[in-house]
Amino acid sequence: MQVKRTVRDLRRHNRSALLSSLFLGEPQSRQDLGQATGLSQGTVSNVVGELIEEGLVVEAGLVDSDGGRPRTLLRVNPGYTHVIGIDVGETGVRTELFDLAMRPLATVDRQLGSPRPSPESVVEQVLASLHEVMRQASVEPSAVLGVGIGVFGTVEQGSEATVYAQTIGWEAVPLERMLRDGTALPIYIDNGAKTQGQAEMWFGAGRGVRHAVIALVGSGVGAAVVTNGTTYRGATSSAGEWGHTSLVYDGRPCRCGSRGCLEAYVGAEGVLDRYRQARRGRAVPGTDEASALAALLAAASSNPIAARIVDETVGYLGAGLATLVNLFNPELIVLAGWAGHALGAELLPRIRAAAAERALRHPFGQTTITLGQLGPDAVALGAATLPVADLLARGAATEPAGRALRLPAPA
Amino acid sequence: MQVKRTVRDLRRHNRSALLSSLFLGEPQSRQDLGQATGLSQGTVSNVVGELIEEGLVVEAGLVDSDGGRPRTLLRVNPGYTHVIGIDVGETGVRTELFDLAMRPLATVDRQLGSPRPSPESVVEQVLASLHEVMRQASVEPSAVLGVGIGVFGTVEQGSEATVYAQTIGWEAVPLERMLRDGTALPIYIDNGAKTQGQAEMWFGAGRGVRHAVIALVGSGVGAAVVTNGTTYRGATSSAGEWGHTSLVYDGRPCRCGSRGCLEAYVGAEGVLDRYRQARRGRAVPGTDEASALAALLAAASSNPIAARIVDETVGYLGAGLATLVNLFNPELIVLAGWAGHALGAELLPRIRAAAAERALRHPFGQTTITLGQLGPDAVALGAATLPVADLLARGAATEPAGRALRLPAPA
DNA sequence: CAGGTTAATTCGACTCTTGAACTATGGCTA
DNA sequence: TAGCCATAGTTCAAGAGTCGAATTAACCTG
Repeated sequence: MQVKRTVRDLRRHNRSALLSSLFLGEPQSRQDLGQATGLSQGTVSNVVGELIEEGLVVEAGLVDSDGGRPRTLLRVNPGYTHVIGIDVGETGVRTELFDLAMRPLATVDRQLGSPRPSPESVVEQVLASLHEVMRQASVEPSAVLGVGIGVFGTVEQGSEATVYAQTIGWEAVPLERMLRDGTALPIYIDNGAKTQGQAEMWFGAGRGVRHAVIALVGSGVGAAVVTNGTTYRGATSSAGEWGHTSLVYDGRPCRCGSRGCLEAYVGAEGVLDRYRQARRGRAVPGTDEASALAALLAAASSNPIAARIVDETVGYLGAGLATLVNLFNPELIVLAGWAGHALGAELLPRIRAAAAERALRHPFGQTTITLGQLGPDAVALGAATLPVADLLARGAATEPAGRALRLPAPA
Repeated sequence: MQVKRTVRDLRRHNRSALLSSLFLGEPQSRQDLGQATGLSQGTVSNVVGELIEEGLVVEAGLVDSDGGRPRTLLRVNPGYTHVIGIDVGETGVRTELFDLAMRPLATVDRQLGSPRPSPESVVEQVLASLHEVMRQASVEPSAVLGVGIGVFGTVEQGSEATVYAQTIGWEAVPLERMLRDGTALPIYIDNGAKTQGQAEMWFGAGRGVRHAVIALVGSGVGAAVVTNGTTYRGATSSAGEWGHTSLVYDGRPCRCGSRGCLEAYVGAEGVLDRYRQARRGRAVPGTDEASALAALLAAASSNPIAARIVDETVGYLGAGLATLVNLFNPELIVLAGWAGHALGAELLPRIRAAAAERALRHPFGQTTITLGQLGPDAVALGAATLPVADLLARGAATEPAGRALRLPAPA
């Protein structure tokens, strides 16, 4: 339990505040920074000087102020270091390398052979992609701050991250340890839904919001809960498993083994399955889930069966969102994920109405429900924010984790 | 946004750490405190000296250490100040006055005439109880740190707490302002479920746990979510409305206006209502809800209808708990509230099993489900912790909230 | 009573923020 | 073009706080 605080923590904290303001906001002058953080001008100058010295921050143009010395704008140095974000899905691995301005410099996509990939195959693909992406962008490992990985399943954050994915048979896979054997880069692993949520919070619909839930609807259903600006993890960081909350007691069986889960009703697979049943088993048009869902939505205007399925889906999804409103009381719910976008594009007003019917009036009134802005490829981007978030939280402390060693001068 | 930190915050924080350790733990020596907080002995001595000087902390006996100077134990001075906790229920107001060791010194119960009490009547009863309880215990207002109030409905914490209770027609009642007109004591208002949860966390089943959910089942159903040791509030502090999550899509109507809410199935009223329906309208034995519920549970061993109702209740409650497990991933779920105790006394193992069936395996394995230890009268106790929690968080800063004013010395 | 052991206090060294004085850099005006 | 004003950024002494080592306090044992 880290409770004590010493003068050094002060500095770290204030560095962190300044750096975060610069990273997450527009370029700012030292004055602005003082305003934003409450620090005195002197301190801002002092700390900023340090940060510039270290190369983390650079000056970025002047802006003249009517009749006085122009203010110099500051921003984070995009080239100071790089980060790599990896999206490990059940079918493939996407790896992207970013500079510190989070501009992508290189991308690598790799397939995983089997639909139930083994940990070893994932590790192999991840390590290979790592090298490839650095080669593509001509970035040395020493110029990489760290690697963030968003992975399916739940990730337990202990001394080393461990992955559980009940549905594909991963039980306590020590992914972090396995990767560390193959690379010296710092590794951060988190659940893919959480990293995608992180991306929406930093760069998408959630900018500037402190309490939000990113509701992800794809083939399955998940959520990322953000409270007070940070991802809610719970005791062992598996919090936010929205997809498997009971929505219809004793309803449709779910792949998790339970019945009546939200996912079985509003996940794309569940929706299409219900459609299929309503058509008495006749196949649903479309070659893959995405096109099938699009076809269903298109058919709803003319075909009463499709219309009923869509209506029901709206109701179920609204009820699921109402649960989020009641339990988490967010300012903002972001509907994302590919199926979420497909459904929300046309139906968002109706989904909102359905949620309003079932949520408590007061908290619902405080909540905005909106569509995500980033698309599903944001998993890698969000994963890449993990090392950055750590950098910001540490205030980019120069000294390593341990204590600086000072030898006495020789006599 | 309070971001900057100055040397003073340091001191406040460390005072807070020491004081909290003393308040929440056993009496400790200065050495122990150093260990617990990580502070150096010198600093501990220094701060403790200050706290003793101010009368907040007293020495409490010696404990000899084989062959050395005995350690002096320290504890919070129970008589330093007092706190008042008030439970405002829909039928009555219970007021208790505690010393700083949280021993009750006086209690006052008052009825509210109507089942839909007006804000004015509540204010009147609260103010009257305040005076009476202080008179009973012969405690001056100046010796009272503050008043904590746990109230039905949801409480929005703005600059002044506002109460919303849809079911009894309270819409944005400015309870704090109304009370401030009648007393100069500092007032803290929170939802009753949250204060009861706070009591379980500090003095009951939740001691030492950082991530817990206190699930309250009475006539209605609510929850208090604790993460990282503090109550989860969400954006406008109405988070944790567990009772109105959809459990049975399009199920029984609920008094909140929606359908299929958990409360309509496992709240005492809902359970008895289901029992009544199963008996085709024949009245349920028992004079009030509590005895009726007890009768139902007793009948379950012989009467198949009662048995079915109980079975179903176990299933519904299990599903509700599973939702908590999946979404919040707590270490501990505390089942409390009078109906929760009644149900849990016999049925806890079966409730656990029902939750296990519906929760995700991994997070469920990390969660303990247990019964509350405090009983429903803990609302007032929990409310009384509100001013104490504030005191601890502020590190019992002597200076008032604002900035200490320093006048220049006269010339 | 001397020596050992553990607890608590004292004090110099170091770090950090503040606030005020000071310097830098530009526009404006006579 | 020189002087004045306005705004941005830097420097530095004062104040506050923690650490660590040395010192003092309190007790036990032989």
